[in-house]
Amino acid sequence: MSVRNDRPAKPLRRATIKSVARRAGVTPTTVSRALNDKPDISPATKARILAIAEEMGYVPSTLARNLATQRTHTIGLAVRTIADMWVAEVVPAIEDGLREAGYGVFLSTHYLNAERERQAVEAFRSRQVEGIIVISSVQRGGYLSLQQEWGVPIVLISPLMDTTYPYTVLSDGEGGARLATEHLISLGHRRIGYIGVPHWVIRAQDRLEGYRHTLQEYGIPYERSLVVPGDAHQEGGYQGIRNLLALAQPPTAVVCFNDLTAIGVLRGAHAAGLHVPDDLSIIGFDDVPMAQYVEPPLSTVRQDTYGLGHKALTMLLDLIAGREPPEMPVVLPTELVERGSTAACSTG
Amino acid sequence: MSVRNDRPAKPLRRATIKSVARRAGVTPTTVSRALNDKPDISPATKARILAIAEEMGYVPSTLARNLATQRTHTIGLAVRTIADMWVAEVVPAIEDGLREAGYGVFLSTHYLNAERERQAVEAFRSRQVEGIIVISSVQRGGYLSLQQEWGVPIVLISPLMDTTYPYTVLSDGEGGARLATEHLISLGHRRIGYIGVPHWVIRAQDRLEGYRHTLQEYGIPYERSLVVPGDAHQEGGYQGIRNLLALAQPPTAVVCFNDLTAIGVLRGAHAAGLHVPDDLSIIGFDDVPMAQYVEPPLSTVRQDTYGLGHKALTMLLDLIAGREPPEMPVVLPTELVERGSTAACSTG
DNA sequence: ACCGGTACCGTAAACGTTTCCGGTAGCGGT
DNA sequence: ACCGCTACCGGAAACGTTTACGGTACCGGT
Repeated sequence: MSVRNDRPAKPLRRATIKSVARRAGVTPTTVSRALNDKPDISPATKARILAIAEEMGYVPSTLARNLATQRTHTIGLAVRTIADMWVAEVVPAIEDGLREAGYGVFLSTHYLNAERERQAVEAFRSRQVEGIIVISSVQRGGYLSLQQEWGVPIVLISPLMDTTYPYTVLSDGEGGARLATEHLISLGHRRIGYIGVPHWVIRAQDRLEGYRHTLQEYGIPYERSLVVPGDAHQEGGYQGIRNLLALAQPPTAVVCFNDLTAIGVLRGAHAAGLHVPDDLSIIGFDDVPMAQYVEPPLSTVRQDTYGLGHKALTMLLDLIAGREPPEMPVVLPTELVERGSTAACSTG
Repeated sequence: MSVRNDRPAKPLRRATIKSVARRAGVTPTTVSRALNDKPDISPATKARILAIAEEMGYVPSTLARNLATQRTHTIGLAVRTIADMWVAEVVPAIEDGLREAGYGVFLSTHYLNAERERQAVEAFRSRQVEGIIVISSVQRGGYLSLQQEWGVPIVLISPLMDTTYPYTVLSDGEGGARLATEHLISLGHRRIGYIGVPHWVIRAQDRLEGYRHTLQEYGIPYERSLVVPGDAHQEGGYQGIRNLLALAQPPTAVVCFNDLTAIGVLRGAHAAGLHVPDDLSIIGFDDVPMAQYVEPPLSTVRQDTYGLGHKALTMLLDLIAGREPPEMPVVLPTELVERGSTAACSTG
């Protein structure tokens, strides 16, 4: 049947559980029972109420329900920026699993700004989320006290910068860098450079450590002049390789903090008239989609991005349900993917 | 001061406006006034209440507030998938503006699945969002009735598939394709192919129209055999160019539905032993980041992705505030970006 | 001494649910 | 005829806010 009041502007009032009750000649309690498949109601009235609700276009108010039950079935997701290549994989992993579990997702971005990250988390809290996932956290800790102060689990997908915080999932950066470096060494390279990222922007330096330790294991001296800072973007790679090439004894290969850096290196090498991989081997990190489209295709170390999201999700769900997660922190293995930007050392 | 009850497990009970009131010896009303900078309160008591609230670690319950005020300051954002290259630009535009306006955002993904899109929108509604933005909508309309049925504005960032729905912002696909085609024609090409996308996956065919009309304007006959369907991904481009090349008179240039398709074409051309751009000119659409990294760098048509997000946002905000947006629908101009994949026709 | 106005604060209802605790009616068993 | 049980339903409080309205006290002016 059509609505009485049909001026297009304002539907005036949505149907509530009360209006349905009145129309059905029962109390709100009974309507609630009908809608939520609760016992203590006869099949007949249940059907009748359901029909009436349907007809009135009733949609339950999650707001009121949440207030009454003290559960929101909502989690907060704070990311650095949605434009991060690799979050494109981890966010869906989280979001899909969440939807299945009946949860909604609040999104917020923090641009690696600690203050904004704080604000985002605070906003989540006041909206009574049941859990929070922070990707690429930049907060220097404090989450532990927060978590037990207001009982909302917070899990981080971030390099391990606060070893006291257990609720973390991350990729094995050291192992990955080890993979990359070993690969280069096995190709005969001995002078291997590293283009990293300043510790004040990303505190974790595990990839650098992996590089260092591997050199050491293979008896190759670690030269400070061979490691230069980058910026996790192309520009840093471009400048970095320029500096490296200006050395008296330039490297024959370089491992990069991430793929973007590696692509910058690639361009820098081309600009300097070098041929990759013959004159210079380059290896990246992350395996972003772009890596396979550059010329030559980039050898790199792949992160299990989907796994990161999935693990974080299940950990959070465990925490919310009050179960203790099986392992904390969880660190996921990485995988070497050989493509065209690495080759045997020619000056060997 | 440290908390009295300091067992780590359960904070038991968060501070409410009532508990603060009790502790301050006033009524909840007064506390509410203090917290929200309302009049009718003396500076002295206000300061005292604020101090007490701070000390008790009080955080307002957005839930209860929303229920009382009937406003949630929340909008719903439904995207195809976060992994879409170009949403990486439009989502931040929306999210940043929203944050400034004091809004939170609910995220949901519909994988171009109409049913999931419906579910997402329905979930938004039951969570009482004040507005909804749908990116890459696949619903065949119905939003108009929805919108005025429950008074929640819905704006679409999508190709115009339902001309009756005004709340839409989109890029000028026809104009963009015109730009691309004209560019090719000005380079001397006469046999120009088009690799599109089947109309049953993306209903809007405005880019194809732009291609057709431009040919027509320049007196070049439109040949059906020169337009083949793709899939908006690499694979489609790869197969498409294969088919095109098998023709008796293959094209010397091809305009592609999007950059991914173009990259597929690029690989297909390489595989066929062709040199780009000398033997074949290729132009894409979107200008995704990847476009500049392939070899040769891809000529393409850039969408103003940030603008799309921004326009959609302001339109939604207007709608929420009850103002009529200045223009609807809004269609944004595109821009030709010439790079290395297009060159003068050699067989001219 | 009264009146109007201002400054401050409390009362109570409302928002839309859920849930605890009852209550009634009917029915089979002693 | 009474007891107890089950099936069904209602009353009322609770969740944590906001807000319309009413009340008191004080102060300056006639």
